[in-house]
Amino acid sequence: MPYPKDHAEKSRGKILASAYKFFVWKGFDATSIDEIMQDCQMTRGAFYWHFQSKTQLYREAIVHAALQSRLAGDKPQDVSEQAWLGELLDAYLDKDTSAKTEWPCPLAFFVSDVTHREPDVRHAYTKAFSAMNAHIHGHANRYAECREGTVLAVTAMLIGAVAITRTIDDDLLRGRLLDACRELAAGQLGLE
Amino acid sequence: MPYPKDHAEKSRGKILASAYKFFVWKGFDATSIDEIMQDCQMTRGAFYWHFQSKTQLYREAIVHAALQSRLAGDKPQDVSEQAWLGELLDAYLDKDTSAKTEWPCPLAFFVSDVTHREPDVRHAYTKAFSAMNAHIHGHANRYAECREGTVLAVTAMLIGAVAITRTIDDDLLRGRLLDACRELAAGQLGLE
DNA sequence: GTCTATAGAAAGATAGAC
DNA sequence: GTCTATCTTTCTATAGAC
Repeated sequence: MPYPKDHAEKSRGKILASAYKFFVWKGFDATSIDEIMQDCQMTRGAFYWHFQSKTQLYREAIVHAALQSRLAGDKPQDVSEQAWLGELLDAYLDKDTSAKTEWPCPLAFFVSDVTHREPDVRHAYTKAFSAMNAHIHGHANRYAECREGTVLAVTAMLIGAVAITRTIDDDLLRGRLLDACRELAAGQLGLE
Repeated sequence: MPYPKDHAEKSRGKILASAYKFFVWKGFDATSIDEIMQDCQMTRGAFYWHFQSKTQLYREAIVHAALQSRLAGDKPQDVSEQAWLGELLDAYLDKDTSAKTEWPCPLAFFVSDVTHREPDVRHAYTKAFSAMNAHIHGHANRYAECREGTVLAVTAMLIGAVAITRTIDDDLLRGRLLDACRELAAGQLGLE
């Protein structure tokens, strides 16, 4: 047999990861299927064997990225709930790691991009947003009373902060913004 | 003379307003110069007499929209600072008015769209973001001590909330999100 | 599974008439 | 100032070979 049995799965993952990289870097519209496939050392023909359309790729990439979030993963046993949530918060608002991780948060990076996409893409975004809130709420509730509204407001601030950070061109302002949001978030989540 | 002397200025303003409407509705990339000009009952030729490029149009539209913000305007004399800021906050987070006003906030509507644009567009965005913070800070400082960081965090939350509201497809969740952000913002700005 | 070739549509920008 | 005509590029998606 010419192809190993996990070959298709590997190629698919490669396309997904490469596509996400380009979407983060250039945005959905400015990214062409050609450049994604060139990056994967394949051609357009292979793409349409794995995916039905560019939109489907986008939706799947968003879902996949949301699942890669450390927030969706397990807390190490030797770390307290508060310390863990604090660590995730710091990582989320760190302007160096946030953009350099392989799967940056799609909620922040694509927020006003997904607005204009097909309903199923927006639905995937909505699910991911709900999941982020549920995860934070789950952690926070293990050490203190925490209302859903508090989490929603904090999440909106975090997503807004990261999205704005990527957009503005003033590095000092970026730093002050992220610091301020970290402080308010920590306060609201009882991490001080 | 075939054209009244303010004709050029009127046409320009018409293009700007129409373009903004399309950018809000479909996003920058999905909006073509053709459809903007059709909406203005003119053709592409006229566009390139008024503007150098689609990017320049975008930048000017963002600057213009930021100046249209009620936050940039004057407070009515018969309203207290706190009441005024509270009113602006409510309007900003009202999901009906926020999208129906003629010049919705570019900071929220285009945040992850501007990320991938030319440096001068991002610079215009940065200026507008700073201006929004300065305006809020200015108001808040007239009735209480208010740190810059507090305003930055609140602004990020407001922008995030409006951007997310536009993107998610769950109307109940939208409502809870906006309510929660309104409450936290009011608390942070001393409006209770 | 992946390739090449191509159909088919659209958009940004320019040139020159009026 | 605005129009029409056109150049040029780019992109999604499909068809069929291997």
